[in-house]
Amino acid sequence: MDRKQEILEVATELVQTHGYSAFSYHDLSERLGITKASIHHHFAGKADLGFAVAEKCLQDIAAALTASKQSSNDPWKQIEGYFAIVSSDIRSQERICPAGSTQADINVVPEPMAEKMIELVQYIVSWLSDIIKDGRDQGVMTFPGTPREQAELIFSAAQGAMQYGRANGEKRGLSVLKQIKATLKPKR
Amino acid sequence: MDRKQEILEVATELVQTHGYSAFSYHDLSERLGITKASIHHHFAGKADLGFAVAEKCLQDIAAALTASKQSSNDPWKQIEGYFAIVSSDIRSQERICPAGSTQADINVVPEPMAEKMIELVQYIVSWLSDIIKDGRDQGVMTFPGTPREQAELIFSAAQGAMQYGRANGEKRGLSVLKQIKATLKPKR
DNA sequence: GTCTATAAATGGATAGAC
DNA sequence: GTCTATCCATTTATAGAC
Repeated sequence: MDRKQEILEVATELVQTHGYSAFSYHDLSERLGITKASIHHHFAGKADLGFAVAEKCLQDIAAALTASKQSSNDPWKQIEGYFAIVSSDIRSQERICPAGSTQADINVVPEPMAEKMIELVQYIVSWLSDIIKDGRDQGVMTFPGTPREQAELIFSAAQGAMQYGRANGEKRGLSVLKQIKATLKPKR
Repeated sequence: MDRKQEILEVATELVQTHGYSAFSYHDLSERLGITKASIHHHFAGKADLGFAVAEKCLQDIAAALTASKQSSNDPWKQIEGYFAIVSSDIRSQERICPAGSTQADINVVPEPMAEKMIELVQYIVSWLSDIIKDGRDQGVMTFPGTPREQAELIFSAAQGAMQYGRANGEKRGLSVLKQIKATLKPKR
């Protein structure tokens, strides 16, 4: 049962680094030191494993974002919980957001996994939306359009920042992240 | 020689819809009505084909953006040349930017192709940078940081918008694009 | 729960005829 | 330039022993 979690963690990492279609049971077996057949014992097929990865990612991000929101009443500190994850992925120079990876591979990924990842995407967008709405109401954030529209921009830009950062260097990626934050800052 | 271009066009489309690693010579042969062996005659290996796709994409985008810049002195009309391409991809609900697709698959794509696509990315960023610099100088665009930093944000957000739009619907994707434009609009 | 062995399908690639 | 035929490696998956 612990094994199952181990597999899940490595699989998640491989989705982030190589994408769903580009990692194999062979890759997993090498990383984990067990055979491919053993992995099939825990996850009958690759599609099942992919779905489990999406479920795990949704749970993990939901926990992290909920905690970040509850940790403060300051919208800027709350939203930093999301930006910290993005920043961490950029600094790794290996990982991008698993949801972004899945979106980029949407025509290739098995449907249940894709649907769960979209659920994750919408969870993040709603979470961001709530926070920046508070930020605007409190006068500490400014943006055009509705909170949801701006939240979608932030999410899309963050996905792009991770991908751009991995391909063009940590420094460039972090620069984009900084620029995302700047779009929310009230002009004085 | 015309065949070579046909292959290149379908391959480009498949990179945009499925990603480099997820399309095969078999897919191409079905779409084109010729055998895999025939495709190997035009492109010795998949890596060669991938590189050729990247070269074609760079040429095409450079031509389109150059034309758009020369068509007007108004920065907003100039930059619309880029946004129109992004918008077209979003509305297709199938294609994303080939450079974005490659960035997402960067650990899997053959190096020469990856390098050429990064060249493409930097071309677009420079082009955007020049235009928004003019826009700011003329007082018709506003943004924090340097033109290059803002250009990287626009590019990243546009990549994200195409991926988000394909996975979540045309309407949502176009909404993000609208929000990107709003970022540049001077507050009155 | 993990292994060996093997199946069945797919993907990239080559040889050689036409 | 296109074809048939074939090769070899990889990948997903299963059967059955331990």
